[in-house]
Amino acid sequence: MGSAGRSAPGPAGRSAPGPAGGPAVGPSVPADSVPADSVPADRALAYRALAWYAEAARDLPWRRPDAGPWAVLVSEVMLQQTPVSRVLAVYSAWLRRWPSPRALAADPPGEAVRAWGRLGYPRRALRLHAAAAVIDREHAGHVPDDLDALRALPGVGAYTAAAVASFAFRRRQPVLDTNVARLLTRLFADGTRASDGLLRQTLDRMLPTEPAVAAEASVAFMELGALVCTARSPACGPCPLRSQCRLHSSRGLVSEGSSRPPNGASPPSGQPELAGAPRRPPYRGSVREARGLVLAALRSSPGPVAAGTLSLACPDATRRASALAGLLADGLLQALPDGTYALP
DNA sequence: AATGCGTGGTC
DNA sequence: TGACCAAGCAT
Repeated sequence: MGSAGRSAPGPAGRSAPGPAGGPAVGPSVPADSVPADSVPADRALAYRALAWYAEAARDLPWRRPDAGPWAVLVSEVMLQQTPVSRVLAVYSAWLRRWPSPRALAADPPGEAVRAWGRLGYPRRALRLHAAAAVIDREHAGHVPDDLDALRALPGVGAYTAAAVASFAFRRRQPVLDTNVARLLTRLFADGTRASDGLLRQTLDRMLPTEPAVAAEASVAFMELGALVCTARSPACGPCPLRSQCRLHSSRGLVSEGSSRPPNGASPPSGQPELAGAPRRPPYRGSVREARGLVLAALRSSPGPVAAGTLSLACPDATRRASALAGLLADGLLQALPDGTYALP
């Protein structure tokens, strides 16, 4: 257990976490003096989120009772950096075709890439296939419920492992994704963005004791981040945590709906946020785009495609060559002896 | 630890 | 209209 301050997840050092935070900001207490009787205050936030979730939750297929661990794993991998709206159709078709890890492992990986469609980051399809093979071979076809075993699966990182352990097996696990991180950062806003470790520690204090309830609370936090405490324009009005939210109160009682607290931190000093954010390289005209074009051509063909077909799909020879080399290296593409290309 | 990895929607 | 954003992971 760390002695980390329990108030703001942010490093206790920065931005003078002084008690100045004020009493109205809820679970904010000077570091050090913290003890156990303050824990329920954090848990109260979870119960508020739970109550809100009971009313506002979306009905998503992977949350239904009939969604087993495999379905949950599939959904979590598909949802990595990908909006729910785009995942829905692919998810259904995927599970219909491969209702178990064993079924997927029995097909060639290229079929997974094909079924992945335009979800993006097609390496995820490859890794999900590889994960299915590991599950089949090393876990008797059952998705493991152990955090470390999950973490060891290809394509499964800290978030996905915690999500599967929690949502599929009702284990009491802090589940930290971008939604929850944003939510906590605003909730305890002290001008800094805490480390993931500290955020998870904070979450752990917030989760109810009963594992199944904790699991539900984790989904509730994520849903809150996805629907209410959104990145661009958070709707503080309906937020069940509003009265406990440090950022919201620091904004001075923003009305509702359109209330728009900026992001987590206000630059302490002048810092005109100049050369700060590194600009993302343009997608148009990139090798990245070329990879997509080549893969799309492969997907749309039932069998191998000729080099000439790829030239049509991606006319720029330089980028096409880079894309092919990259896809080959990633195992997303196979070069056949006759000069054609195919999915692996 | 900073990068690279798809794709499409939104304001 | 381009920049940001969407349930991250691997290297």
